[in-house]
Amino acid sequence: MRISKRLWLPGETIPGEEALAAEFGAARATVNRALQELARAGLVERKRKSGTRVALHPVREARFVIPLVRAEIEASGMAYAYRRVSRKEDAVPDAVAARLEIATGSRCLHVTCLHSGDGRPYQYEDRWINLETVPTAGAESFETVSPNEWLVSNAPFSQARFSFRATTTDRAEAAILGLAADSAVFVAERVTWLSGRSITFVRMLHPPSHTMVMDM
Amino acid sequence: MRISKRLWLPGETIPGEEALAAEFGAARATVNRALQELARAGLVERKRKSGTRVALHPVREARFVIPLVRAEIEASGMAYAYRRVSRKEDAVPDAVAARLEIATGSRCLHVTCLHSGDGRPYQYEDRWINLETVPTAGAESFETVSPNEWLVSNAPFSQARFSFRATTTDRAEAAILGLAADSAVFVAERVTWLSGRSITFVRMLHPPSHTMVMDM
DNA sequence: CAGGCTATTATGTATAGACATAACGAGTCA
DNA sequence: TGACTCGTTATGTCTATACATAATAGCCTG
Repeated sequence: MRISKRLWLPGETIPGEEALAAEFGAARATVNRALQELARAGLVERKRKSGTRVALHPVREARFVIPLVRAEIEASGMAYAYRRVSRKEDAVPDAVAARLEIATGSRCLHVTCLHSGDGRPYQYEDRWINLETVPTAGAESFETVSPNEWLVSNAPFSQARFSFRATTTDRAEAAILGLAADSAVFVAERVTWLSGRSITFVRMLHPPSHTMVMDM
Repeated sequence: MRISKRLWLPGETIPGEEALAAEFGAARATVNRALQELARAGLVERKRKSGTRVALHPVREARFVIPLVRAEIEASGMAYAYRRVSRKEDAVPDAVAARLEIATGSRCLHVTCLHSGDGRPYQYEDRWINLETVPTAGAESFETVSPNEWLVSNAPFSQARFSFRATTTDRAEAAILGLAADSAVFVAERVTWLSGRSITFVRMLHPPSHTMVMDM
């Protein structure tokens, strides 16, 4: 429970559960749980029969929570403001259809909006909602409740794919975010699924001052 | 093990471990493990005495592994190439000293290098290594082995802080990455620690074509 | 009735024993 | 020699039981 970062060398096989249990005067099940925790944390690798060995390349994993924009803004002490920019039922363009894995031109709801902190644009949200999976979204105006919040309460998901990158704004997006055209923006995209059916695709733009932080 | 996304409503309290154990004909310990897994996945919240309830806002967590640049490039089928740009023992500037939480002007090793895939710049690495924590790094030239790889094998860490953002390149960085000045770049920064002592601070720049993907 | 103490209750964690499963290694047979 | 089989071994997972701990509910007293 508190070894393995001192004496054992990477790649080295450590004693079996039975031996460790005897050494610590604990039950094998307890040692098992402890070792499994170390395995989850990436410190050791376990294989049946071969035994447990200290990981060569500690493949550490970080966890990060799905952000709720409003909470993110309020957590940093700013006053949250929300403004819907547009809302329109529309046929999806090819690029979005590909992400949602639906036919081009399927019935979708397209909502764009702006989240601000202390009056300054914080995130521009450009979202497509698959009305075949979430038909009730069609009745929402999203004038005061952001799609982000509505969806976390109304459309649970089982899988998600995030992607992050840097890009330059086009003129329209720059105007909404209050930036000069061709500014560098941080783009986060997310597609969510519920048991194989796509729910929503969202593209979130942040001004260059924005930093996403993760601890582990 | 396969309930809770159908019948139980968010916020609702579900039967206790004892009852579930009886229902499934399993031991309480087994039900406990299952419920703890659900709690880790964020689907339910548990509190002593109060019982287990379905989470209001399923605070899902994504895991992402610490990337090894070489593996990342090779995994996408490209040929990996490494080039050291500079190496110099130097006093740390204020901004870096703050990140590493050491005194300004402490003895550090500053290494910059470029990772390429199929001949195209993939990541520019600008790294400071704390020689007080990792003195053996001072003997490394990093001409053929990247600091990234050397450190994962030689300096395990217990904590890390990542940050990601978009910015525009300065002239020197743009030149190394083969971009026009003022291009938008994706910046990932990372500080790692071992039991309260900072190990290294690295700033990684990616050209705008780069996308970081995470699944959950 | 308020404040504090205690009993109850559900989860947290441990033990010991049993069987399942995967993987390696040795021995067997064509 | 090579492929196959089978036994050994270490981990994976479960059962059953016991005790620890935290939090609530209710009682008891001043």
